[in-house]
Amino acid sequence: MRTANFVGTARVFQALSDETRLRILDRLRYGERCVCDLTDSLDAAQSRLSFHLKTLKEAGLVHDRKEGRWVYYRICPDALEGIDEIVGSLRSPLPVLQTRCCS
Amino acid sequence: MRTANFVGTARVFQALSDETRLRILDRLRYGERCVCDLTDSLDAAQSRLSFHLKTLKEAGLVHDRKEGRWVYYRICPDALEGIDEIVGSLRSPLPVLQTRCCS
DNA sequence: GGCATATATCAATAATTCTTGATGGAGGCG
DNA sequence: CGCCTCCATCAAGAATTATTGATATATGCC
Repeated sequence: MRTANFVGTARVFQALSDETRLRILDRLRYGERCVCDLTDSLDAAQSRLSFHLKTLKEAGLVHDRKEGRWVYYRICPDALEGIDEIVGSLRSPLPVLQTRCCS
Repeated sequence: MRTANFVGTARVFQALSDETRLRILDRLRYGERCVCDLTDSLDAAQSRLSFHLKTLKEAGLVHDRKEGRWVYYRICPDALEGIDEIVGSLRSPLPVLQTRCCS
């Protein structure tokens, strides 16, 4: 957790903390998808999908690309790299500073 | 995302989606801490810390250990391993199934 | 026993997030 | 132009989550 930007990090985790959004990302693993595609495969209302896609986009987890009438979304790996680092840092213990409390 | 347990995964991310909880985990990287220690170093009300520690515990991200009057919390790496896998899987693209939508 | 400390829990409120249905813009096609 | 499709946005309500202060439980010390 080098830079300790807890607020920004929390926002990315927040974006990942919803079942629908995890399902969206899972679909996007196979390549970019337009919204109507996701609407079909996730059986969710369009405005609902739009809401979640916006959340993912604002967290930097996806990019979008407009083509004709369609908007294609795809995973943006950069934000994931950041949280990969953080999760890794939480998994690797640091030299113990203190064990007893309330000295 | 081998098992595709989106609900459980979402809950772990949810636990990581709060600034205070990320700060708690950051403190715990240096070893276990009792609640009063965290209360001091994070300058947060005790009931508030208790709430967040409970959230982390229910997500499997920390363990606690009682000793005398104190309760010591420490990071539990197992839950982190799980989400490490998921983040990794989101970073590694799968063979493209389809590019055009609405065929 | 009586008191102080550490922590959890509870109830009430506040704040945030999610869902739903309606509306509107933009692009394509006749 | 008129219509249809894709998508975003908005407003209202529902649901979830966080904060605060009060109270309860447990432990240890005198």
